[in-house]
Amino acid sequence: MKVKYNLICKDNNTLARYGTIETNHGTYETPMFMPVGTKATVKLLTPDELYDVHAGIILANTYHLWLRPGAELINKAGGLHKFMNYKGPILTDSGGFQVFSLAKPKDITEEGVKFKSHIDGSNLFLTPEESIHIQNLLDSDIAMSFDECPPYPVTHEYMEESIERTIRWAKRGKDVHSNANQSLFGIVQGGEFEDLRKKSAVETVKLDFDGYSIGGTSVGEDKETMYKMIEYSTKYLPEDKVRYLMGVGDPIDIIEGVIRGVDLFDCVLSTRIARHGNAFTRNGKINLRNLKYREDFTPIEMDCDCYTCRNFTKAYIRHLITSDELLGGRLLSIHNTRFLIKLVEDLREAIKENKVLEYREKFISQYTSKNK
RNA sequence: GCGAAUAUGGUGAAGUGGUUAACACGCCGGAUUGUGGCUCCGGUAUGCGUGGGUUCGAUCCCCACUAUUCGCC
Repeated sequence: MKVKYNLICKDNNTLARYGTIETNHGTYETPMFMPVGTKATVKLLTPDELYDVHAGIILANTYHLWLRPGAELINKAGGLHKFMNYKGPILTDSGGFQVFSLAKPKDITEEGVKFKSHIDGSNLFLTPEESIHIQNLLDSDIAMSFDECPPYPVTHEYMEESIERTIRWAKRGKDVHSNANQSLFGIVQGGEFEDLRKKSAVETVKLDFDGYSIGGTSVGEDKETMYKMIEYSTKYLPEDKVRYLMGVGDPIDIIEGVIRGVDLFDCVLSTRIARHGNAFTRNGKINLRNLKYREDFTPIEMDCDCYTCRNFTKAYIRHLITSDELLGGRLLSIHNTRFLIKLVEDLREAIKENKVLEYREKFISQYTSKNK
C-alpha cells in the first residue's frame, strides 16, 4: 500500500500540524525526524538502538547503494529492510542531492546527470528512470523523485529552467514507477523565488504524488531565506498529503519548519556532529572535546532519557572522543538522534495544546543562551 | 677517568649571521543541514641548554660550563 497521511489537528496560531503517517511498516506520528542512513546504516547505530531512540522512518540513498553494493544485490537479499534488518519504514533519496554535491553543472542534461564515481572515478550516468528503477529494486517504503538540487544562489532564469526540467523528470520517473508497495514523492524546488516555488509546487502536485517534499534548502542561503523558501512551498501543497523538508536540520530549523507546516525532516547533523565530538543540548550545542569537560562527571543532559545520558558522563565521552575511540561517536549519535526525536515529540504535544509559539520562544531562548 | 657527538615549543624534528624560527603530531578553539571523506578551518616557541666572547647584529661563529647519548679504559 501507499503511505497515507492523516491530519489530526492543527496549531491555532501557526501552520503546524499534528498527524500520523501509515506505512507498510507501521503507523507513526508526525512531525517526525528521520535519521539518515545513507549506505543502509545510520552510521554507528544498530536497528535496536534506532528503536530505542524512537526512530520511525529512516533514510537510505539511491546513489550510494547503486554504487555499492548495487541494487540487484539488495534486491536479491530481499530488499533493504531485510538486508539491513530494519523493521521500520525506509525512505530512499533519489540521488538528487548528489547532483548538488558531486556533479558539475555542465554534467546535467535533459536526459540525466553524468557523475564521476567518488569511489573509483568511473563515469556514471543517472536518469530519472534509472533512479526510480533502482529504488523499486531497493524496495523502500517511499521513493523520491529524481530532482536537481541547484546550488545557491543561481539566477531566476537558471532556476526556472531547472524546475521545469525537474518537473519533467518527476513525470518520467512516475511513468516508470512500478512498485505497488512503494510510495513516490514529488519534490518542490525553486530556490528563493516565490513565483518559481509556486510554479514548481503547483505543477508537481498536478502529477499527483503520494507525498511532497521541499528541496533546495540549506545549500548556503541564510536562515531567513530558507524559512521563506519553506513558506513559499508549503503554501501550495495539499493538506491531505505529507510534507517533507529535505535535509533539515538543526533544532531551530526543525521548529521553524514545523511552524510552516512541515511534517517530516531528515538531517545528517545529529550523527555527523556526533562523530566529530559534538552534542545537542537544550542549552545549545556543546563540543565534548572542550577542556572544560575533562573532569565533568555528569551526563550530557541530566534529564535526557537516552542510553548515553543514563549511563555515561561527559568526562568519559570526552576521553573516548579525544582518544578516537569509536564508542564515543556511537554514544553521541545515540544522544543526538534521541535529542531531535524528543524535540519533535515535544512539538507534537505543543501542537495539540496550541502552544507552538510559546514552545519556540522558550526553546530558542534556552538554546541560544550562552550559560553552558 | 679518557674521547666523541648532540643540545631548537608538550613531542619528533627543519633551519638561517640581519623584518613574522618550516613542517608533523599533540594541545586549545571553531565549522558541519536530502553524508564521498575517520573531514575541514583557525590558534598554539617575546624564543633556539647556561654563562661569557666575536660582530653594527647571533638561535646560527668562538670559549667555558652543564646535561644527554655513544665509544674506550
